[in-house]
Amino acid sequence: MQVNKKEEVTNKIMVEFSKTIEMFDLTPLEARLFAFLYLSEKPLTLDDMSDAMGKSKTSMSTGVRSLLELNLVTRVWKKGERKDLFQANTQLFKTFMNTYINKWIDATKHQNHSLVEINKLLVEQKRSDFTDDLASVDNRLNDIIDFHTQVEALFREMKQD
Amino acid sequence: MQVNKKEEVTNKIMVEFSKTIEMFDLTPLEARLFAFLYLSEKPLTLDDMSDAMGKSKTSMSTGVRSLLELNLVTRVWKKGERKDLFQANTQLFKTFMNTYINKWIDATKHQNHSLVEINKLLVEQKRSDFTDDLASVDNRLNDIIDFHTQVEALFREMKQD
DNA sequence: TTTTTCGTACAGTTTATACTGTACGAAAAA
DNA sequence: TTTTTCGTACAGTATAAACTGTACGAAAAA
Repeated sequence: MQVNKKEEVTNKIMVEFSKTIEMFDLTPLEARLFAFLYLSEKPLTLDDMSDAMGKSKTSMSTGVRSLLELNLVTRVWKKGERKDLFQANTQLFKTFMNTYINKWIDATKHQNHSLVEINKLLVEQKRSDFTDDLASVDNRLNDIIDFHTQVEALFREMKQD
Repeated sequence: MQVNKKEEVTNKIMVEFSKTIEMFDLTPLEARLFAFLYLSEKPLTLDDMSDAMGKSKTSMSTGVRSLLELNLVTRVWKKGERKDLFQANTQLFKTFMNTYINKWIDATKHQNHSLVEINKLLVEQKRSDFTDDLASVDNRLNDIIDFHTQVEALFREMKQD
């Protein structure tokens, strides 16, 4: 009866915690998996996870791999244990936020670069083509570039704190 | 030939701009639709959009409705025009960021509330149940609550600037 | 060595999401 | 009034994502 209480409460926490994790662009499975690993303090095997979450071992394998790539989970070695063991990173704020902020910075920087390239072509085009249409598109494009610059700057600020 | 050039360049911008917009949790259709509306400075009808984007009018209708709810698009009235006209909000940074940040604050606040409720139950449970299991879950839960509080605080800070 | 057990590649299936076309009420036009 | 045209509800279809089960190479156990 005690164990059931623990499972029950763990489940409730998982449901809520997963919702937040999904906002960091993890899939539902990845989110639940991380929440579960985080709440189980001990390192777990793929079979442990599969049993506890009622999903296939294949799903656990792919899910854990994603979490490893995001540095949210670590593979752990234990003497005499043949199966792979995985453990959730405990520094929630630092790891989730770092990954997330970097993702934004990378993306906006990259998109901005592409937009600046397009702008070069557009400016070139305007020289030989005396239509007002192109000028209006160019105005909008510059605003879009500004927008990207501002977003990137904002996320860079967040990194400081 | 000039019009084609404009379309060509508009298309390129749309592709890049859409990627960024999708990061604000808009669907691909919503993102492309907004980008298109933004680049066309004139208010457009559902039929205009449908033709230009090669998607059904129904899609345009639902897409525009989402954008309206997010305050990214405004319905515009024009004398003698029977069809509904829609126009993109031009204050990109302000509108996108406001909506996004508020979404995070709302979500984290709400989830934190749920977690605190669970914690109350858990503390109560610990009183009658002298297992160490529950204590360990409680520790984790408190860390998760801290995490939510920190995320909420960070997004609140962003709001200032 | 052979046998067992691990993790995962891959193909197929289920489930969710995006999208379309028809139909219909509301309102303008005839 | 009747007719046309608007926007959208709704049901059905296509496309994408999540998930499963079998199969197999690698490595430990026998």
